[in-house]
Formats: sequence, structure tokens, C-alpha cells
Amino acid sequence: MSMNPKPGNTSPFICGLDATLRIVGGKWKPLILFFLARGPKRYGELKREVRGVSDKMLIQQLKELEAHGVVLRRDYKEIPPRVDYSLTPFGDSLVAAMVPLCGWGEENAARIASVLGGGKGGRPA
Amino acid sequence: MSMNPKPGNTSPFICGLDATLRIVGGKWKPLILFFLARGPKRYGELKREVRGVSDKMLIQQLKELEAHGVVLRRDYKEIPPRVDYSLTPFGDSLVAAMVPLCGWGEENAARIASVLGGGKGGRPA
DNA sequence: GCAAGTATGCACCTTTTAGTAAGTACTTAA
DNA sequence: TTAAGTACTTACTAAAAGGTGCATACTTGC
Repeated sequence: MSMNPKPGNTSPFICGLDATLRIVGGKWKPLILFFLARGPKRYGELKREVRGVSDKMLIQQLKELEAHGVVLRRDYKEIPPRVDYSLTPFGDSLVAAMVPLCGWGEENAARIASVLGGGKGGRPA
Repeated sequence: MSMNPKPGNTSPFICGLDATLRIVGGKWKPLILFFLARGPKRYGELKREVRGVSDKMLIQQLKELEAHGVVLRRDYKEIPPRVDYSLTPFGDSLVAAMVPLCGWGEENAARIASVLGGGKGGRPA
């Protein structure tokens, strides 16, 4: 099946999915990657698109993604400041691997929404 | 690309991946699903296999997975207690959708491990 | 009787993650 | 001179996730 912990597993991860989630886990990273998948974005642009994210979280997540080689930060060294973010090839391959999981979520969105109970999960404002 | 937030998005989720992560997010759920993918398991069996998990977390995660229709709990109403857990068809489809992400993690495990810095991520008993 | 094993439940605590609000340094426009 | 916009940084707080340990109710084996 290619998804089980190997018998003689010396890696620091339980399995591949575990490894993947260390990179893309958290509340905002998938969303950020999705917006970046559509092309490079400036910080302010991203912030307006990823509605609900705070400066702190957006910066923090972008820094982690950059440190992990998923995202590339370009600083134009202008004043006022101008910076943009884009996916690295590594980031592109990750986003590609997320598509099926994303498909599952889309196909089952109604079921998931009902199963989670109406009270949770909105993105109000 | 089938992975972007839709223009007229009324769902409670940002995108499909977001929906998926509501079901399979967290530290233990993927691992639990992986062991269950190999067939029904008793509680104690699962606890011994998912090394490092506490009773509280294992029970809690199993309950959530059950409530979400991913896992089926069977109580044999025996004394001493006997219970086993297995994947529902919904759970099977989820595990299937996780395989590619798992593959990405496996292929890039070395890179991910090095990028996360050697200090983190072990599973030491 | 006492310990061990069965599958949990509950209370408490720490750690991690996320959110809020303010401040920085600089420029342009009013 | 004041306000707004740029891309952040820092300190503080709140909420979520995770962990520890004890308790239950019942049986079997010593």
C-alpha cells in the first residue's frame, strides 16, 4: 500500500503522511499555498485574500514555509517596502500531491459539514 | 486545478483540503487510520501499535473518528470488555485519498527531515 | 484477598497554537 | 503636522491540543 510504517523504520516520521503534515500542518498553511499556487503575491495582497488571518500568523506561517523550502520570498529592497512570495518547485510538487485529498474534501464537503455539526467551521468576516 | 476556493463559495470550508483536515487533522488520527487500514483491531491492540499514544488521546480520537463516520466501533458486550474498531467505507475512501500525500512525504522524507532540523520529530518510545 | 487485564471516564496540568493590540521605520498625500 | 500605506515585530492573552494519573466495574489467576 505504500502508506504503512516500514518494518525497519529509522526515519523520524511515522509514515509519509506524517512527514507531509509537518510541512503543511496548521490552520493557515494550506490556504496560503493555495493562493500562492495561482502565482506570486505581495504580502498585503495575500493578507487581503486569506481573509481572517492576522499579520502575526501570516508572517509566521510564511516564514516557516520559506524556511522549509516551500515558498520563496523576494524582497525588492524598495521604500516603501515591497516583497512578494511564490511557490518553489518543491512547493509546487507539494501542492500537486494535495490535490487528491482536496478532491476528497470537495466530494464529501456536504457530508463533512453535516457530520461536524452546523455550529462549527464558518469563516465569518 | 480543482483545489481553489470557489468564487461563490457558500460552504463552511475554505476549500476541499480544509474540509479533509477537519476530519483527519491532529497528531494521532492519521496513524490510527493507517493501522486500522490493515483490518479491525481491538482497543488494546491498537494502543500497543500506536506507540506513544495515551489512553485519553486514543479514546478521544477514536470517538471523533467514529462520530465523523470514518471508524466503526463494535462492542461485544462481554465481560471483561471487548471492543474492536474498523474503517467504514467512508474511512476507506479517505485513506485512499491520503495515499498520494503519503507518497510525497515518503519521497521527500529525507529532505523534510533535514529541513525540520535534526532536533525535532523523533518517536522515542 | 490482591494484582493484572479489560475498555473506558474524569480532573488537573502543561504545551502548543492562535489571536489582539500596539509599535517600528520609512514615504507620500492632504 | 497629521493620516495612511508598506511589511513587518513584539508582548501579552486566550483557546485548543495533548499528557498524567487515578477511578470504575468486572473477571481470572495466584
